[in-house]
This record gives sequence, C-alpha cells and structure tokens, in this order.
Amino acid sequence: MKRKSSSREEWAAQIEALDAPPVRKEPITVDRIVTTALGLVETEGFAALTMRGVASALGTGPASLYAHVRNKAELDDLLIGTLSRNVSLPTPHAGRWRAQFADVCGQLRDEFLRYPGIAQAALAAAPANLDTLRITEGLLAILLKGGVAPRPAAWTIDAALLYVSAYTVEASLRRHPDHDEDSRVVDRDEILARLRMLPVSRFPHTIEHADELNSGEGHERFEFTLQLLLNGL
Amino acid sequence: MKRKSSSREEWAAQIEALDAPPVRKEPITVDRIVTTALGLVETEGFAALTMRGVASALGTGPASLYAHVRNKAELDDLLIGTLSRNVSLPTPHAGRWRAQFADVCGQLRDEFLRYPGIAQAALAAAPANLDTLRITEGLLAILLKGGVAPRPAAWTIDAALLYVSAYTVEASLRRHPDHDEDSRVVDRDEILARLRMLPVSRFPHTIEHADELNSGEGHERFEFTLQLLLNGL
DNA sequence: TCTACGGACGAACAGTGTTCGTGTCAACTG
DNA sequence: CAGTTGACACGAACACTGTTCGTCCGTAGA
Repeated sequence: MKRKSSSREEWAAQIEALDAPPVRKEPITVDRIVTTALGLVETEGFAALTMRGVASALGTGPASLYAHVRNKAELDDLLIGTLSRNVSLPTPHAGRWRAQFADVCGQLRDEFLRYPGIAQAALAAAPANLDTLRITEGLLAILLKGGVAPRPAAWTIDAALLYVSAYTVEASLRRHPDHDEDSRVVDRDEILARLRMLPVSRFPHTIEHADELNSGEGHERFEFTLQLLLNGL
Repeated sequence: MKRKSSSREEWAAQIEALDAPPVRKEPITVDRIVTTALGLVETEGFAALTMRGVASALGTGPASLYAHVRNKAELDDLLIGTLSRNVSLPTPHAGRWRAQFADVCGQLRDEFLRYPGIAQAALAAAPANLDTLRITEGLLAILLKGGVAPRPAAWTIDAALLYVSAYTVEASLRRHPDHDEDSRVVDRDEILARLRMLPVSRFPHTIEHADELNSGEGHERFEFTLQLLLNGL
C-alpha cells in the first residue's frame, strides 16, 4: 500500500537523481549522529535527547541509528567524549598549578553548561573513556608538577571531576523547571522569602544567614569549592 | 463483560468480608506509597522505581497513586525527604566540628547507598525541601560552632552535599551495569589492566600511577575528599 | 433515606529505547 | 562484464514509561 502510494515520490526522487547522481542522500555516520545530538541537547536540553529526535533530525527513523551506535548509553558516552576533547590542557607549570587546575575544571564546567543536563551522562560514563582519561592525565600532570604526592593527586582529581559534574547537573536542573520565566533573580528572592518563613525555633542559623546560603554570583561558589580542595592539599 | 466474568470473585470477596468486616481493604496513603517505593528501590534500584511498579506492589493500578502524589518527581522528593529524616544531627561541639561534619555526611552517604541510585533524585530535589534543609541547618550549626565564617560555611555545606550525591550516584551506577558478576574486584583489575594498555607516549603519568588512580578501600576516598574540604577552610 | 463527594481504578494516550525482518544499493568476485 | 554478497537503511512492532479521563462505588452529611 505504502509501496504504491509513494510511487509518485519515488518518481520525483528518480528525476532529481538524474540531475545530481553523485550526492546520493548523504549516508549516516557516527559523526553526523553526534553533531546532530549535540545540537539537540544545546537547544532543547538533555531530556530532549531521544533516539527518535536524533533520527528525525537526520530525516530517518530510529532503527537507522543502531547500525552505528550500540545504545543510547553509547551515544551519551560519545557525546561526553566529544565535549572532553574540547578542553585544552596546558603544559604544567610548577608555580601556577592551582590556577591551571582550576582553569581546566572551568573549561569542562563551561562545556557541560553549554549543553544543559549532559553532565548526567558524565556521571554515568565509563571511567575507561579515552577522552576523559586524557583530562585525568592532564590534571595529574599539573598536580604532580605542583609537588603533590601521587595518591592525594589522584583522589583530588576524582573529587574535582565529580564535583564539576554535580555542579553542572544541578545548575541545569534548576533552570529547566523554571520553564521560561525570569529564572534566576525571582527564584533567588523566592527562595530567600521561603527561608524566612521557616520556624525560628528549628532553623535559627538558616534564617540568620539566609542571604549567605543564597549568595554567590556567577561561578563564585564553583571557584570557592575548587580552591577549598586545592588548599586542603 | 468484566462485570459478569468477575462476579465469582466478587462473591468470594463478599464472603470474606463476612469474616472480617473491619479490615476494609487497607486504604492507600502517602506513607504506604513511600514505604513501598523505598522497598522497591532497595531491592531493585532506582531505575526500577516506576509508578506501575509501586502500584502493582500495592495491588492496584498506576492511576490510584495520583490521588496522593502529584508527580513521580514529587514521589522522588518524598523519598529523599524520608531518607534525610533518618540522619541524626549531633549537638555541635566546638572541638570536634570536623568529625561531626564528616559523620553527618557519612550518614547521608550510607542512606543513599542503601537505596542504589536514589541520589539522582537528590540532585534534582528542590532545595526548599524541609527535610534536607534540616540537615543544612545542622551542618551550619556545626561549622559555625567550629568558628567558620557564615559564607564559607554555607558554601562548604553546599559543596559537601553535592559531593555526597555525586559520590553515591557514581557508586550505584558502577555497580548496576556489572549485572550480577563478581562486581568490584575483577572490575578493578580489569580497569587497571586497561590503563596499562594505554600508549605510554600520551598517558605517561596515568600509567605510572595506575594503581593510585584505582586505590581506595571502602570509603577512603570519600573521607579524604571531606577532610580536603574541611582543611581548606 | 437520599444525596453528594472524594478516593479507587480500568482504559487509553503519547512518548520512550530497542529489535526484527525486509528492502536496496555498492562493491567485490568469477 | 554479470552475479553474488554483505553492509547499511528503515518500516513496523514490542514492551515499557508517566500521566489523564471518565466511571464506579462506598462512605459521610442533610
């Protein structure tokens, strides 16, 4: 039935093929899947990244993707791998190891924030991923150059990367439920107002320092936490 | 149709009702939903927590839950609220603030680990949740008693809670994909073996300190990170 | 006793990831 | 050059998910 009813479209396709025989319909590749998926996440968030969404953006059905990607999980891995490849690692400098470390983490943070919610995939990504290992290697080089012992260095890197993921996941999740409104500012005032409504008997410190609990412009809190980790070494 | 074909079961139900008129079929309450959901997460993981799963464990259909719970998101919030209510807060002691802080975080960590994957909900939970605010208040009291200034205290608490969630999420995600095998030990050797297969030219430090990157028994890494945060203050 | 109301719930809708089987085109092979 | 093979594209379907609609019914109030 579909066979017959689409014969006219096929006819048109054949005629077009006469004009441009070499173009051939642009075959699906892993790269095209990944870039399409990244575009989807960038504009509509990680929750909107579905196999069907990627497929129809490529003008096909979901089944076509499974020839190039085993899973959606594997697609997620490929995405965070691509993102990780975008962070540039400095050549370690003994005197500036703290700044270098924070800079790499900041790059990763910005990469994650650019694709809202994608850090959820980063938390699930296999630690064996080559591209994330590249970052680990770079951070390890920086800390070792700074004179940090191997074990604390390794564990600090682990903690920092975990924190980057958690920070960006939270930042994205707080933005999306707001839908489209004025997002940050009103939200902050709203939270502050609610904090002040708490019973003073049970939440004395929370109420007294409500403004501090909600403070922090831009990535102040992020930088603070990173320096906390590094100062503890 | 169903009306007729089930008349026999109804008949049996009526007969049973003669024996025990007061029991009445145990109405659905929010508490029963929450405890059932927690049981499900404990035995099968957070991914298996579905409205249908909870409903059928209660002997009913999914629609019945929506009279007591607005969303699955709200159910998730209720779950992490219940878990948060289980951690006990010490009365702040100036000399032992570090140990007290770490202990509270450890309680939360164990609570999260008991219900694999539930920390994913904690990352998404509204910060206005009363039960998590109770923990924040307790931690704030501890840090203030220890002489930490309000702002660093607030930010450190935020970072620590974020780290607890990320740590437990990762710990649960690493366990589940293994399915049922020998899980930890083989996995660790496997990762170590793969690390050693890396090209030495690109991953010199990773290879040299591969064992350190994979070290850490029990919650050593967890305690290390917490002390790092606290020492940085 | 009659009525109204709120909880319980069957059925369905729109989505999701994933698989099966069939097609179809390209490039090797004889 | 003809024929076969094999990889890729894809339509359809399966088993799920969260959520809503409309109906039923048992209990509480008038």
